[in-house]
Amino acid sequence: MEEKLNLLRIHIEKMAKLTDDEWAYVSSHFKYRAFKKHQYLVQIGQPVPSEFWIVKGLVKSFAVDSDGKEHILQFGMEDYWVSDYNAYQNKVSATLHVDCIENSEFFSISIDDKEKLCREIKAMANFSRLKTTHGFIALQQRVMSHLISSAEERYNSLLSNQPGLVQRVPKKLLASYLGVSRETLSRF
Amino acid sequence: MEEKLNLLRIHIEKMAKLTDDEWAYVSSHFKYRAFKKHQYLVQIGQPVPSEFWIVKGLVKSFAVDSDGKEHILQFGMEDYWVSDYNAYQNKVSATLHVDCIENSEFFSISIDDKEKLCREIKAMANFSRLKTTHGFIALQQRVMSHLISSAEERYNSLLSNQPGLVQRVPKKLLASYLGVSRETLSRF
DNA sequence: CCGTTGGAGTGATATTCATCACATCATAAT
DNA sequence: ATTATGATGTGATGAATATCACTCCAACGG
Repeated sequence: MEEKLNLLRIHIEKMAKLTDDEWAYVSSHFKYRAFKKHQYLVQIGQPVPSEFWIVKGLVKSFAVDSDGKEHILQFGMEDYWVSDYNAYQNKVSATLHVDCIENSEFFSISIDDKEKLCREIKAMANFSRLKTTHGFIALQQRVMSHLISSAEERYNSLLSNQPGLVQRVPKKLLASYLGVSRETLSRF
Repeated sequence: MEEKLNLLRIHIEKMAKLTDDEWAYVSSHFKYRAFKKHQYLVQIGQPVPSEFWIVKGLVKSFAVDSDGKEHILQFGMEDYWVSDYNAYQNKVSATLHVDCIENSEFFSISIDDKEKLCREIKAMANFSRLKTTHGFIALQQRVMSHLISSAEERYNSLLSNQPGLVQRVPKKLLASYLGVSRETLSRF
């Protein structure tokens, strides 16, 4: 377990260095959790007390439309963070499901603890700032891809940029992530 | 000018409080700048030394595709921040233009100064973290709107959620922001 | 005041993509 | 092993949207 926690320290220190004392304090706020395939981390309509750093495994976060169809917002794998961030940050109920595609392991932290750590420890504020900035930039690029590129071009970008993900995920989920029907995707 | 700077202080302190001394130091890193309609804050291919807080005015950030068509990533108005954040944060050249739709006034700050302030002043790290978190959440919702909703539904949401913006911006720019042709939008 | 430019609407047609229906194959559960 | 379930491919059809062509009109600069 110490070993897995140390992976999280390495992840955080890619963006902001911590002293050993700070790390001892920070790490005490994370909880290790294991979930099996098909278990939900977050459910629509429920409160979202935690965000999750993925030690190992694969998850999808998705909304369900009025026809009951799933639309995937994000895949998460090793070293990613996942939650329903609107519900988590603003303490409202979830509009997304987060579901394990594989058996997975996480470290979770509550919003109150995260805000406390960011207020107390400058490095944690900066870690969180930089992590969110990277996510923000990635989302801007995803929006642009919807404005500029065809579904087929988005699929080809995904094949080049996330080959590891593509191999772990059924094509119908990739279709849902790209915003195209699985039939159309299978004709690319 | 002190008065305009004070608006920026109020904006920042909505998310994180500063002492007077901190504010004196922070504010010394911002530069007031005025641009006329049709002037560019950021140009494709150029370095992006600054991000901009909009005191007054209206801008658009957009990419240009291989057919020369514009695709609007963001509108910015009073109290918004704008830049090409990928280029700004990662010090690479811009892939977006940022252009003034109206005569506009800004406070700008360089990436090195911003990073310095965030490293030195915890409140600035937390301000920037929270601002980026809100932007991240808004972008997630925009991605979901492209996955779930038709162009007409996206347009109706925009009419409800940003009535002020709609009145200041020509419909062909709204069409470009929504990812639909101006002809199709005019038939909604 | 006139001429140019840009915003906006609309008809006709082409293209992209979704949907429905069905078939095949692999995998998982009993 | 047998059955059920899920993943994938493909043809036929329809809906949503893009594109092209044209018009009208308001704003703006000379």
